[in-house]
Amino acid sequence: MTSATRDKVTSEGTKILPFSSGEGREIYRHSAAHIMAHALKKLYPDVKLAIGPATSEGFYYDFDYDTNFTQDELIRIEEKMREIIKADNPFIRKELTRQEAMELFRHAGEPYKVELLDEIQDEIVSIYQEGDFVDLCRGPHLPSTGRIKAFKLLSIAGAYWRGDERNKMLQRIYGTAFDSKDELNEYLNYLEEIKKRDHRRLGKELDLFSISDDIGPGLVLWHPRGAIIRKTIEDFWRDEHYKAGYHLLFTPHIARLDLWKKSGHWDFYRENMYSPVDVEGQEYEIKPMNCPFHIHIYKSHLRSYKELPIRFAELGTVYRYERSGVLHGLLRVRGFTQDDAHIFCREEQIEDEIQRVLDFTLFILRTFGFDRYDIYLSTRPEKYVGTLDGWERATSALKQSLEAKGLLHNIKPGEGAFYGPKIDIEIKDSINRAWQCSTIQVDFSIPERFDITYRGSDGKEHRPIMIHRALMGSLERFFGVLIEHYSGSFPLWLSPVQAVVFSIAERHAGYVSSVAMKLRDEGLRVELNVDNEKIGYKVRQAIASRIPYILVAGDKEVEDNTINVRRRDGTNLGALSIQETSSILMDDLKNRR
RNA sequence: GCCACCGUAGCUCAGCUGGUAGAGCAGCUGAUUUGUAAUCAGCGGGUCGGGGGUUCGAAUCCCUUCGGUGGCUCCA
Repeated sequence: MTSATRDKVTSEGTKILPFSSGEGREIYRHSAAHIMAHALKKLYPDVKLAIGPATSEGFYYDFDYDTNFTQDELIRIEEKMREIIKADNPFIRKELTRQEAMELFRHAGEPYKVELLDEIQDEIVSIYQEGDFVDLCRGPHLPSTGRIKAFKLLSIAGAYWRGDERNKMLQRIYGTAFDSKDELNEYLNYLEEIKKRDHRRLGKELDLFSISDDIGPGLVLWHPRGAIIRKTIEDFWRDEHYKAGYHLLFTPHIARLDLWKKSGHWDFYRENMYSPVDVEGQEYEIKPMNCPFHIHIYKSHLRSYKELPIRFAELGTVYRYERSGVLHGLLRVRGFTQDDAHIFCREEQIEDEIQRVLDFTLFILRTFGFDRYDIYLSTRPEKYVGTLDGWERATSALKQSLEAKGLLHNIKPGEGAFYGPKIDIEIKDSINRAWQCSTIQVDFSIPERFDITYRGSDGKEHRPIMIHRALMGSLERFFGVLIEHYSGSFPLWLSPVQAVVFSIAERHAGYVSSVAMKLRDEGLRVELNVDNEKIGYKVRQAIASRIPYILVAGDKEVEDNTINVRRRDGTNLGALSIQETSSILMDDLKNRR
């Protein structure tokens, strides 16, 4: 990377920053956003400018304009941008007083810029000029427009002014810019790769699940192949929970509205809950969470301090109202199953329990091939229940557990649940995208609302602390993430069909069927295909449906009592005995590969 | 919910400025008996998302409604 040409101009002078640095890239892309705004002003003089920052993957600019931009117009805008880049206009910084700047932008008919200036505290502000285009901007920028080597405009979307839905909807144009054509192409290929692994597309192609208009948006139908994957995940989850000292529960899907009033959900979570249903004059509510049920099981008899911690876990299906615009495949739905658990413990046990949960979570995630993650600690939101003191203690318990485990984390201020602070784990998938699934939340308030207690060693009543946690979050979302992570090529233990056995000609049908039978006896999910088709055709079909092992028998194999073994990735292991083949597959299964 | 775009066969899509629907794959039938990413031929399949309107005539134009997509806001 030739850093000498990636200068940025600051008020203190010129600094050299490579594109590869985060800051350098941001300046580069922010400059590209200015050029896009300039191009728009040239093409549509009446357009009003809002804001245009760089993002992690590119940049955008928000505009107010009375007619809507179309995809075709992006090409025109790009052409205009190329002209501006070719002109190689220098970016010139000017400083003026806030009043002068307001005059300037009021005169230029830029109400959004005036509004921004209204809220800036500083008396001196900076503007950047490039050619005949001036924008209010803190900077810095590239030395000149000609420094942009490669860019592309990607999409148009609506966006509220200042992100507030009460404000006017503006038009946002997204684009990206790179230091070279090659890097841009690499990024565009990455976008293609994302499309190829889209779980909605693969879900249909591989016949895993569907969401039907007739059933309702955000409600998932698990097809046989998806259901077997879910069943495998659930079995693993249940086994590991028993091993980790959890008790498994089942609870109903609806409960009296009063329960939700008592728990605080009706006051703090109503916008995500459905309207109550009438049952013989009593109001009942579909559950948006599982915790009140688990609390009632806790409360079903007197608890001793010796029993704690009590760990209740359930694959609990909940229903939450989500606004139609936010639904997205399996990743955002209205009905989903949480791998939920509630741990009741004494206050001095919190840290130890949270550390156990952290270990357990990371173990489960690693099993699915997620070994990179970011951890966040979310603190008290504006709407909350409980006392400030309780929040303080809960937050520090989470923080100390993370520190004890040596887990680096960032703080998300105000992002906690209404009943307590939480730790969120964002996993990184095979192409490095982040997904949030796991969450661990401390709750000092619900135990109080339901007045749950335990008998201490002193013979007195004490209040337990409750920890809510979900490791995969929801089975639906986790499944969606898994599909994208593996790009549909699930490891053998999760694959709906683990191997398929093909015959070369009809005369081998009996033999391959006996091979399939033997492998099925081992508990493997094996399909048989004796269709009257060429072997290339059958292999193609098997690869398209991501079957891990392709087993083929012709005259040779029948003669030697073997089977030819080929992996999904194209490696051919040659003719092996049925025994050898079975042990290769069983080995993958045992090691969850 | 908001803004934009989209909705044609099981799937992917074509159908220009209105003259009542087409391809590939998949499916079915037959021929072929095949050695690791597509054998050939024939056949069946659509109230063009739903409703309403304009028109002699609507997949095509208008309104409305339901879905989907990209974002915004919100979240497992």
